[in-house]
Amino acid sequence: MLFEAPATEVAPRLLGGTISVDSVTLRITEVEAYLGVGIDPGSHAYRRKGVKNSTMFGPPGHLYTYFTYGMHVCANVVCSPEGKASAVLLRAGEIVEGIDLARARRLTSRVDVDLARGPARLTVALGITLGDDGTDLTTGRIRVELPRIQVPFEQGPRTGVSWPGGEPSFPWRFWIPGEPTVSPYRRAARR
DNA sequence: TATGCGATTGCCT
DNA sequence: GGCAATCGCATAG
Repeated sequence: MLFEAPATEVAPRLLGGTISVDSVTLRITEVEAYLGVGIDPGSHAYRRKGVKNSTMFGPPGHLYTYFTYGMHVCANVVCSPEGKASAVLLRAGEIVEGIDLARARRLTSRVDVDLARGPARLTVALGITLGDDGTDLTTGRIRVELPRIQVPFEQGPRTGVSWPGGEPSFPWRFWIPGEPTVSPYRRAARR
């Protein structure tokens, strides 16, 4: 099955692919990989399966959505064999279909490149909500398509991911070079 | 039961 | 570049 590989392998293959939600389609330009229990302290699945992260432990090829900062929703593609809990966070992309609807949903966005530049902006532009958690991405309303040929990519440390000791974690952020929709890199906020 | 904080964003100086 | 907004959940006591 397509997504039955660790998120670090699936992540670069998603670049240049698309996610469609009803009439809106986005070309994926930036993603991040998160692995599972005991491996990746930056991952929601680093600790045991709980209320918040249970979808990450479910079957691959499904959507994992979570609520953060008391106001934002982010979307992931669940990867790896069931039970291994790895996922790819969809961080940014370019709206290639249904741009009028995306603009209507993202009223604070002044320019089109900002419509889905950032993980929480992306879910708003596509109309993804917490109710879409667990959705199968190969049939139905929400679909993910990989590009026919893998595109060239770059990789570096993940954005906003804190780490014990404060240094950047694994270089598991992947993006398409030169794309204006790629979100700016930020270190984890200091307290 | 109380406390701290996050895979962020948008507005302010 | 700094910081408030806003709340569910994990952790500590």
